[in-house]
Amino acid sequence: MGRGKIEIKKIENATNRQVTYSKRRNGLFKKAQELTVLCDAKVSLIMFSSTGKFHEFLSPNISTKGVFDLYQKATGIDLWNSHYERMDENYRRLKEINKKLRREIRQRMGGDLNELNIKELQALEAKMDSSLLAIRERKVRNLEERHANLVMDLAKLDDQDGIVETGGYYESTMGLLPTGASNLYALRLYQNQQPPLVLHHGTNDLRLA
Amino acid sequence: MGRGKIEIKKIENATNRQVTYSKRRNGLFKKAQELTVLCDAKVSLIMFSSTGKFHEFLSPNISTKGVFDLYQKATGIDLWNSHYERMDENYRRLKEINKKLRREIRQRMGGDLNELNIKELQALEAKMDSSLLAIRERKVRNLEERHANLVMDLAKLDDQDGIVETGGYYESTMGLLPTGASNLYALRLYQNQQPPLVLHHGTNDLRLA
DNA sequence: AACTATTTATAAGA
DNA sequence: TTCTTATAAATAGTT
Repeated sequence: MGRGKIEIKKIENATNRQVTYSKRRNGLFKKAQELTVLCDAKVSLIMFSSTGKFHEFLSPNISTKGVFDLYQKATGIDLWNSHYERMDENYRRLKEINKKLRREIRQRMGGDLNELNIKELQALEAKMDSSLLAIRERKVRNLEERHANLVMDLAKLDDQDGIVETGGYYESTMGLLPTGASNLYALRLYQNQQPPLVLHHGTNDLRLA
Repeated sequence: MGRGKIEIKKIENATNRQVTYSKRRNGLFKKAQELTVLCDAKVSLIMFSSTGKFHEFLSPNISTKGVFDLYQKATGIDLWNSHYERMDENYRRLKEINKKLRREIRQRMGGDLNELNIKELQALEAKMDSSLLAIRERKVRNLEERHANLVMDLAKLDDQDGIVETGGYYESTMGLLPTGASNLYALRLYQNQQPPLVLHHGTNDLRLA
């Protein structure tokens, strides 16, 4: 329909292509509009030119979201669900893991023990024992390090000017160790696999032993 | 373009409307197809007749999902993201909680202790102590119940026929308690807030005390 | 962006 | 539905 018949294949001349796109796009929109009115149809027409320009026609009796709801209902193909459901499944899986983690913690806190049989109880107890041991060891090592640093700092101060202002420093450091002594005492009771740890204090009495 | 000119308004005769819909729909599809080829454009054409019948044309160089991604980019209108992002946020939050739970368990197992300062270490130790206590109590209560049941069952058998076949039953029950004695011994050492638990055995020696 | 010769789409009828 | 065909509408090439 024009001065000459054309072959339906890509128009190589970019300018011609652009012109034709513009003309035919309008034609298509007009046809879509007429169809909407004449036949009371719902039409969604979305186009992108080769240069990426966007145009759309949408029947006035529907929304784009509505078209998609209908589309999904009609095709059974769900554009989003695959992604969506994968996400949802991950979510559920994560929730399940979460639940188990919480349960484990509760049990490690001494709750929910009704769910365990005697064997599991014993296994849990053993785990707790060794864990507690590790924590106590770690705490003592921490104390030792703090103490060693303190002694070193004091020695440095001593060397520097012969005047030692240990009061505030000492108190503030020890403030972090309110129950140091009782913990060390407890250590002796529980420690059964390793030689007892002993704090070496040098000449400074830090009241830990 | 036909035997006579028509006015663009809804065709009231349902049959005519249906026929026109069919003809013009094909025309539209053909035009869309030609535009796609001639101008290298991306076209999505989705239609629903007044009776709800669905038809679509889609350029071969794109998917419906692809059209919508472009659509959303072009319009800025986002059809699903609010729902989507809410889900994603929940997901991230759950993951974060999960991470913290794992960390707590690791610490309760004696790992990752470098992350804790001395105060936190002490708090953890205290928690572990009381938890372990609860677990041990629970285990003992479990043992007691099993024992009580056993005694009751034996007594019943005794009453019934005067013949007691304790051998296999006893062994199989005790098979679940391989370290019962040592656990009770351990209990005595740790138990410091509650009166010691004592097993009452009646007349049957089960070698637990 | 207009023009217009020509092709194409389609309304009405079968 | 599909085919036919007279006629309306779209548009290719030109200005």
